[in-house]
Amino acid sequence: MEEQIKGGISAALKALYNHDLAAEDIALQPTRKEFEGTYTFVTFPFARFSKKNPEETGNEIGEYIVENTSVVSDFNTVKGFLNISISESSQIESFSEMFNGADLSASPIFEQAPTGKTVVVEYSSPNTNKPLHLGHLRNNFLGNSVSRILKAAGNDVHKVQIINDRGIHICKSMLAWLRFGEGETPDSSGLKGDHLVGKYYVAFDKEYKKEIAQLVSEGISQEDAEKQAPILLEAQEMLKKWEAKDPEVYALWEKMNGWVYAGFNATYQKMGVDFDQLYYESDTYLIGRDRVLEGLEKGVFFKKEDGSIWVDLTDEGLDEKLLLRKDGTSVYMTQDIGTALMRFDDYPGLSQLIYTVGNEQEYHFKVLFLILKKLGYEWASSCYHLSYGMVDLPSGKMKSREGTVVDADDLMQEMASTAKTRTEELGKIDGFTPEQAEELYEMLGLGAIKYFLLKVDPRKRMLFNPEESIEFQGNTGPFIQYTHARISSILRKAEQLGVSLVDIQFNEIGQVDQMEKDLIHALGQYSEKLTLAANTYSPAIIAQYVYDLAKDYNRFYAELSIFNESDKTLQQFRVALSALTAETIKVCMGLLGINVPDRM
RNA sequence: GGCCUCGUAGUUCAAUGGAUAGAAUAGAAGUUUCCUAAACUUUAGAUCUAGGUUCGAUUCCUAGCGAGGCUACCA
Repeated sequence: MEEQIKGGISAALKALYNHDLAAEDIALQPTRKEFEGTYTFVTFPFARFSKKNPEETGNEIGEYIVENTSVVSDFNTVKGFLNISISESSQIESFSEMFNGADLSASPIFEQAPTGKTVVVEYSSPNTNKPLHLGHLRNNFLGNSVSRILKAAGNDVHKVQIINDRGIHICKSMLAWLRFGEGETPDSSGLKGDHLVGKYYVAFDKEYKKEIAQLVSEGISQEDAEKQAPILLEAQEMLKKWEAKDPEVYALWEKMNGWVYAGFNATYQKMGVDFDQLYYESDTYLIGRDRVLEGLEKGVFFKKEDGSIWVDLTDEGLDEKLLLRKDGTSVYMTQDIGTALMRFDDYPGLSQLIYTVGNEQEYHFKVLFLILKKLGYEWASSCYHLSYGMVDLPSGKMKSREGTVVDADDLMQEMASTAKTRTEELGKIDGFTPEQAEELYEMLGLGAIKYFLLKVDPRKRMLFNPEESIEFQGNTGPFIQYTHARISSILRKAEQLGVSLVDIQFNEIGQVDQMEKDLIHALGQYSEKLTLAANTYSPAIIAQYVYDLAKDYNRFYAELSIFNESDKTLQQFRVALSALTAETIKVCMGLLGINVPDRM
């Protein structure tokens, strides 16, 4: 329908002013509520071709498209804005094309042509020395949702993560556990493995700070003290032993990482995210190291007097960057080079590699992509850093070491329990078994968090106030879930009453209400919203869209009765409209990784 | 210091350069003999400042003010 209007305008411009503008280059926007019409075309830019004022230009184009297209019934021009009204019959017709009888999921609105592209999306990628927190939730939900969106848009998508299972941070937890742990295990303590290991990471930091304070009191400068604290030196020693595969250190490392993985897996399962392939830094860092040494031979990198290896990026307006320490051990960058190589080996013909990583690492990725390019890999240009903003607390940034974090497990637990309280208050659990009720609470709690984190533009940093729990009313996940439950209830009743959805005589529908027109229009927007969301890697587009759709439905629901409608064809039409709305809500929420209930 | 983001109702978020800047929440006032009131309706409330480009600027450019991030032989 939109295409027909654009085509009509394009033809009008040609016929009236001999101006060439392809239909797909014409921008239509939704007409503002206070004006009559569905689409609005801005005529200001065309006044210079028509040699008339924008209003007259609009009138001329309006007259032309009313006469020459079948869908436009009327128009009005206000200043330079041509408001186009769609005829009622073509709106009903466009719905009948969208509505595919009872097989809703096969509706043409959800069809997307395959792009033939393979895309790898990396997300999560935690360090294995502490449990996941709210920031990881944003990362996981974003990466997972972007994967689903890209898949729905016709791409072959693979979800991966790199597990940062080596490095000084792990050694810190290990060392603290050896020193203070007294053999404590997840079994003996009842703590989840990742939480147990995180506890020793904090313990390390406490001891480290104590030693620094001690050194400073002995007259050593703060800076030097930070470098010389015995416990830090010991951790560094441990990392060297690990790289040398010292059996004792290696066994401890495997044991503690095992605890963490068990904990992470439980958390991922709760979150409803998963991965097609896992990469471990302990596997990739050596590949990276070899490439760095190769690059050194080729003269891409250089060695400093102390033996450390660097890349010079001053030509690019950046700094010099360390790639291998003087003791030969790897840094973050080293392993990332190896990881990228492995990915392009594992996925031949890969069109794009997307890294879902916080915006604090923008510099890192800029440097990484430049290094890959310098090493001569042409695919370097298909790497993309999906950079998202941090989740801040009212007190500022979250810091694991200082304990100012919102723990992922706790938050999910808390939200499910809030959902339970709310549901019980509203007295809506009649007929639920205890298991079904539990399932509902988790679905609602998780829906609330996911929607809360995904409705915001990923690029922007956002605020989370733990004092105010995430809302269940208004622009929230549960609001949309509720709308779906309401429609499900309608559909159950329709089935009981034997309202058929397969033989609707759309041409017999006389008049439809504005609420119904709005819904039809909203449903027709799914495809363009999906495309936009895929192109901009923004689940927020989908969140905004599905919220608007749910709002449109609730207005329709409040104003128009379905089962009291005496015109049976109109009744069928309204049930069909409800059914396709429910399906679209389900699909969109699915893109966000959120499940919707049939009852709540 | 240099580089990169971002400044919109009390608060949390929207707005491919377009009309009288949308929502939600908190505030005020309503709507249950009728399909689920986690809903609906009404109401009040905002573009950091100063310039510039444009028919038109929240959006683009310059300067200032403010917030955050990066600038590690941490990851």
